[in-house]
Amino acid sequence: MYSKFFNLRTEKQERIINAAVYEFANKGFDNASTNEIVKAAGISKGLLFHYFNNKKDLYLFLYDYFLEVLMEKFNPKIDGDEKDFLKKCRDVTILKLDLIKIYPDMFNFLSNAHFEESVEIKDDLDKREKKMITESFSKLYSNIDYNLFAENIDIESALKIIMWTLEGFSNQQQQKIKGKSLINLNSEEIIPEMDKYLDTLRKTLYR
Amino acid sequence: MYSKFFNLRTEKQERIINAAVYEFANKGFDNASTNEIVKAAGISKGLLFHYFNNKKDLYLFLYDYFLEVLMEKFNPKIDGDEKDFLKKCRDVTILKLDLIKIYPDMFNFLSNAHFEESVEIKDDLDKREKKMITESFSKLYSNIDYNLFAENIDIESALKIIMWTLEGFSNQQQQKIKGKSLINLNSEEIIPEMDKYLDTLRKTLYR
Amino acid sequence: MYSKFFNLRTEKQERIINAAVYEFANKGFDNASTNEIVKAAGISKGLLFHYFNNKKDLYLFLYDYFLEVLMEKFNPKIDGDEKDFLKKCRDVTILKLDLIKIYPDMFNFLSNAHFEESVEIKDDLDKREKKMITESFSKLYSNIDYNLFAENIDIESALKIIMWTLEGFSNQQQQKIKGKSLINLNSEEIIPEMDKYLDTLRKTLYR
Amino acid sequence: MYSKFFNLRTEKQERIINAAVYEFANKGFDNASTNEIVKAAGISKGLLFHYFNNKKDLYLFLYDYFLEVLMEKFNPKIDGDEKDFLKKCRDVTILKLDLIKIYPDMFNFLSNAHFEESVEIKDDLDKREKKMITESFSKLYSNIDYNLFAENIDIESALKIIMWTLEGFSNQQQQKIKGKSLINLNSEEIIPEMDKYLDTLRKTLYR
DNA sequence: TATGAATGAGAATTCATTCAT
DNA sequence: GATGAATGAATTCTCATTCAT
Repeated sequence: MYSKFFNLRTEKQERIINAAVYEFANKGFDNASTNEIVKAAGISKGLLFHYFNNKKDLYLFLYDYFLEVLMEKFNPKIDGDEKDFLKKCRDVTILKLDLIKIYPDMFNFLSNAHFEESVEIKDDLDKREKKMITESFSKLYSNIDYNLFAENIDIESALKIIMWTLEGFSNQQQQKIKGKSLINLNSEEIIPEMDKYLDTLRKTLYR
Repeated sequence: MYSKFFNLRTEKQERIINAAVYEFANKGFDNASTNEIVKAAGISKGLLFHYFNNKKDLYLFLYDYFLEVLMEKFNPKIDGDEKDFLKKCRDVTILKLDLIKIYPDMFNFLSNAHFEESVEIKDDLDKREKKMITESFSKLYSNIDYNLFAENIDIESALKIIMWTLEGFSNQQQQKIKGKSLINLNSEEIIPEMDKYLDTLRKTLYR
Repeated sequence: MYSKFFNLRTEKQERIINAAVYEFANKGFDNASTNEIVKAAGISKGLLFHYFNNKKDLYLFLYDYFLEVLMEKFNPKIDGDEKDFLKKCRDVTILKLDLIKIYPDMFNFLSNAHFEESVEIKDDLDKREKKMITESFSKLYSNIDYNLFAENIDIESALKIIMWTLEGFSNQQQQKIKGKSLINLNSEEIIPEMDKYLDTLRKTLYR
Repeated sequence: MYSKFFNLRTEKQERIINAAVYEFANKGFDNASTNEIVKAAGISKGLLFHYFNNKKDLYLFLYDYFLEVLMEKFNPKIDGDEKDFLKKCRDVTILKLDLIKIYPDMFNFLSNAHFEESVEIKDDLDKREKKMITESFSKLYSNIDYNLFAENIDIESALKIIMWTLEGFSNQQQQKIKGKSLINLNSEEIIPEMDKYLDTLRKTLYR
């Protein structure tokens, strides 16, 4: 598929990928400018379209590429033998917060992709997301020790409450980060705050 | 301010508002086309700019207009004398779900506004949001009977967990609605499902 | 012709004239905005076109109107019984410099009209100017005592040299004024400077 | 800076320059239409903006370009070792009249630039003009043999009178040319006429 | 007289994509 | 593989003028 691109020397590949993900992450699909991408990557206009047929294909290539990067990181944790759902979710969230720091554009890109409104790519993204989400969630939910939960509560509700709480927390953090230098982002402050919520959940939902 | 516009006969006002909110809701600020708006509203190019100076003003007008509509609906509930936080949140969420059905574009527009990345309007939106959110949340959090909560838990965490759960639930519903005919949207299915989560929260967080 | 307009009460006439001449003087024909004119004059759009058929007619009306004002001031001096050409020119130039202070927009308007490039009005302006200039110059040149000039020089050249010198001087002054408050414009400085040039001309061209 | 443009083959460069200077010279900055320019130059809309970022840059490019052309012609004369101010001015005026015939649009463009009122470019033009005028005039006034002037007259006035006379004469010629076919423009008629004025000046201002 | 809503051609500028070199 | 000149439809916005009220 993109063999032409992958035959480039790695340094050039990275220059192109970084330029493109930065542009898409900050401006969305429609407003990203291929002009800016080639300028930032230091290549000619024609070359970009030589490797990636068009803007749409470039976007979807990046999406698939980074999703793979992401999954390689997450899967070991999701697949792992941790049976305590709260701990499992905590591990995944910490990974997520770590990745925000390491690849800010990548994460921005992927989460913006979720809200991408451009008609041109919406359908293709939806297909990919559904597949990805279904697979990941089934893994996340598998191999859980349900005996840890309190007896009289609806397990399904409990699982969702935990996940929405962590999702809400992540969004809150991301909101706080916006505009701040990433260097100042300190997980030593974030994780204890997260644990406050997890403690409450553990106290109430677990037996 | 927009007296020129409000002097129009109501039918025309609505045609313009609907056309504009539909376009902005589906494409975001930058990619919404004023051309499409005037075409859908059945008016001339010049007229739109006769009423609203420019695209940005039109967008912010819609934002303020719908926020007012929204607040008129919400405020009575938020201000009301319900002291049970869970019940209060339930009332507000039901209103929200109602409004999604009645004004899908409006709700889409307002919630997309929250993620709007266009530099041209970001600052103005941020100002408005901060003000609105601060006011509404302070109301939502006021007049709560904290004695209802279980003794040994962190109240702040509990409040957040409740709100994130309902937020997550709303998003899930909105996700389900996408693309479906709104007529098939039945609150008789949704509210019981929501109550399932609220019951779990009540059982665990309340005394 | 413009009887409808002249039947208005004087105050309204002046408001409209002032608004229009200010706009045309500052932006030229094409870039003057009828919108700005009606706003500044405090009348409706329709009314302007009720009195003056269109933008072009309004412009030419102003031109004719102010030219008349100008001529009423100049003619007595030009027609007068002063036979010394240098003195006559001096008188006219002083009048001109006075008018710059009294009606800055009018003078600006008329002198810009001379450089107006808009195809829409060029021809009409040229006709008027040629007529006006021919008439005025013939008056200026009439009734001159040629015996005052030195014997051996070409009189025609001398007349032109005098006029071009005063034209150059006027332009130099107007250049200096630009941007300065008109209140600071002091003929007590200007006239002696002008006389310096006139003295030189008198010493050399007159006998 | 404009290397992209200068890499084009000369024929195309000229087509674009001629189309642009013609449009600007005849309509001024604001009313010149980039649409008309590309139509006249036989290029696409996008291409003009590929070479020159925007209308303003195109205008200023032309200004600088033609000023350089002009200066290359003028400087040898201005810098030259002619010490007779009248002769020096005569040489420069003849050059000017030559250039009017060869590049009528260029000259029109540059002299209109002096009266350009558009706020968008006024400041940039003023800066350039001030610099250019200061430099050129200081050269023109340098290396003059003041002993040629009559003893009892004010030298400063004399210099100005000479320059204003030649300026007035040039303008008169340019006025005459307007609309006439340039082929009929004959310097064999113009120069003797100019010399008539110069003779009068020499007779009266020189010793 | 007087209003101001309504029109639509035309303005400058952007941008993904193509293709000859 | 690599370049960048070239395209032209689409963008937002302006403006003189008309006309029903």
